Amino acid sequence: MAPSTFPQQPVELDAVDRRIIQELVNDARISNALLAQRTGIAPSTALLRTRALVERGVLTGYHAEVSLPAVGRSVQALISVRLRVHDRVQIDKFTQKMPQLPEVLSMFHTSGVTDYLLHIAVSSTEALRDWVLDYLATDESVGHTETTLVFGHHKGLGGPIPENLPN
Amino acid sequence: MAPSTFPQQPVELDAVDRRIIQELVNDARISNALLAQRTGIAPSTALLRTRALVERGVLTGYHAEVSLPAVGRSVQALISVRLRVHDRVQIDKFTQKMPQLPEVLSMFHTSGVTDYLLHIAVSSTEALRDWVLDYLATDESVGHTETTLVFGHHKGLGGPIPENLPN
DNA sequence: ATTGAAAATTAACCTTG
DNA sequence: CAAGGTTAATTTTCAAT
Repeated sequence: MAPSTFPQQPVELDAVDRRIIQELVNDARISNALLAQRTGIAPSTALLRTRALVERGVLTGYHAEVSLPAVGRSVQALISVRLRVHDRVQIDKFTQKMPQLPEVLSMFHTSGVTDYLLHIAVSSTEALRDWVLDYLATDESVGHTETTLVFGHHKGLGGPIPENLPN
Repeated sequence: MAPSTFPQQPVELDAVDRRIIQELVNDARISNALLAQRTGIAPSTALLRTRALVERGVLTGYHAEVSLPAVGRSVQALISVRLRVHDRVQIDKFTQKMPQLPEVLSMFHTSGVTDYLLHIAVSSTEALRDWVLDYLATDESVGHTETTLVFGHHKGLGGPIPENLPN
């Protein structure tokens, strides 16, 4: 079953929970038997624990990672976007629209002088120029954009989870 | 077996491959039987295709997604970093070090006036201040940093993969 | 390269400590 | 809550097309 609702509070996690999370972040397709062995519990317990983590909303999904060059998207960029006006309607519309575009890997809604930061991946620098023109420059609600090339993108380890009681 | 090597070229993908990728990005733990049904091929074929995608380096991993608030990391920030000097040694050292810190979700090495953009998640604004002080301000190689709060982070859909021949 | 059916592995359930 | 044991489902292999 899916987690009941979202906007989320901290959850009590013991050492075994954290270990399970770590293993599943590292490899979401690990077998339950191996997961149990690595976390030092019985397979049946591992299954229950994992299920509980999903139901408590700690684990929110399992996703395959795709090599961008392999699928013809070798060029990445970060684009900071300032809107022309800042009413709720404009913001919400933009917030909904952008992540749906297939080129958008990630969108940050930020404090400071710019409103958004978009992380996108396209096939070439020409495609990058076209993309900015097509989806941002021609958008009435967009005031200003600034594009930066990404030379390298390194994902974090999803590493150790804080030992709790986030004060 | 793992993909042979990395630095990667575009790969020929047919419609079935793209469908498999899409399904596995959406849910990496979908059963092979269901994957086969949704892509309109036999289960054994689905298995072979999926394995081939891994071996060709198209699928690079399967990862569980964790709710940051649930694990006590409700505060996200983007930090742009400029190094003091730009020799290979400094760059490589920084590039290796940062993604290993558990708070770092993602690190971008960028063109332009700043060298890096770090996306981090911590438990509170106080922890954010401390983190910048501990890991950046006191680092000899770091010249300047600028921290921006993240109000919202929206992941892309991993959406449709380009229909090939990235020109 | 794709398939269908057999063999091996894995997950789910239920009962007991 | 955790563990063990049984049944059900699933993945994996393989010969054949």
